[in-house]
Amino acid sequence: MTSHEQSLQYLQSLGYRLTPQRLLVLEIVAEGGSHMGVDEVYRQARAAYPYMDLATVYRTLRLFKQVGVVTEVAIGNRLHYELTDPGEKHHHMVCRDCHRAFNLSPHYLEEFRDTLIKEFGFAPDLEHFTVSGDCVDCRAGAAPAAGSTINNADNWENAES
Amino acid sequence: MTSHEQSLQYLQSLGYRLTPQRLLVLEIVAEGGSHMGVDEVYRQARAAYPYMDLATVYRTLRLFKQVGVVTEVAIGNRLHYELTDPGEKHHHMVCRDCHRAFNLSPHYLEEFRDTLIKEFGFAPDLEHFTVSGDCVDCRAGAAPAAGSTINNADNWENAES
DNA sequence: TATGTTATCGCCAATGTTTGCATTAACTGG
DNA sequence: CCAGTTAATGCAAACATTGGCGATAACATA
Ligand SMILES: [Mn+2]
Ligand SMILES: [Mn+2]
Ligand SMILES: [Zn+2]
Ligand SMILES: [Zn+2]
Repeated sequence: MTSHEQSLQYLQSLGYRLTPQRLLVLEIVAEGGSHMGVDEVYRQARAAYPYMDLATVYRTLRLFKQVGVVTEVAIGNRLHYELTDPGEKHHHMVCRDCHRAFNLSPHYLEEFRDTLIKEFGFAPDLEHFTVSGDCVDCRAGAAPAAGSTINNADNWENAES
Repeated sequence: MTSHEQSLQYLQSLGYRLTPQRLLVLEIVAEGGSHMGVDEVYRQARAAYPYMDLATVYRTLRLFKQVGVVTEVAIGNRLHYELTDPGEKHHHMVCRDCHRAFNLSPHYLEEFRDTLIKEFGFAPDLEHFTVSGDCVDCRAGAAPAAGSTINNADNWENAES
């Protein structure tokens, strides 16, 4: 059973209906690589199914996020989505200057989560966790070229074409 | 010299002009208690100065945030602002269920910041840091009454009316 | 105080996202 | 299969936030 089919079965098990629109959006996000913008998903969806509505894309992505099938990343002030890979979960660091998104291993947040629960009873939603800040390149003052290779470590990743 | 005057002088020292609109917004946010919604600021501002425009409120608050005079907190999917008290800086935990915001001492984030800088050269913007999650009350299943007293510790605080 | 420069304002339109509502179609049980 | 129930869709309008632009007013300078 593929990862798609698993997700779809999971949705169904929660009582959600399996519509062609949901099928389509899931497929697009899965194939689309990392951090797909909403409009990108919308365009591709409408290409395959011309009646697709933008509101449906938003609602579908929100649902997928809610149940954990996709991960939402706010880049700049736009929403982006990627498939939640259960094996390779990660959080995000978004540069407020160049607006690229980098992946962050969950490891770096474990103690933080434990502390919040122990001290305050507050269970942080780290599935949807994003820190903003300034990336190495932008801190160095050099505006990084659009297609620059910046992977210093294996949990760094380019976003936004 | 009051805290206002200090902030205003600081703005001026950065080359920004001291307009009555900025005066007004600063005053409103300062008096308004914690986590003021944009529309709330707008209404009060327009009451005092009928020509006040919503765009000006947004621009002013954005500027104030940029220079550190106010702190932005995203609650639900709306922006809220509070005065940045240099003595009592804090971050925020927002409950995704009851949508209340709680304060979090910077102490709990120090190691996290250090790690990100050391490991990735990524300087997180923790001035504007907010974690979402589920608060004690909502986790207990009990929908907390609107005016309930929930301060278990001295860095917990009610938000939103 | 008078004058020039230019940041900021008010107004309006655009954008990104959410919501209400009537219609459609996915599921359920027979 | 068939019909009934109700969640999900498409469409349109609302909402929250941002941006362009010409007019105004804050500040510097004399
Ligand atoms: Mn990612
Ligand atoms: Mn606060
Ligand atoms: Zn950057
Ligand atoms: Zn709560």
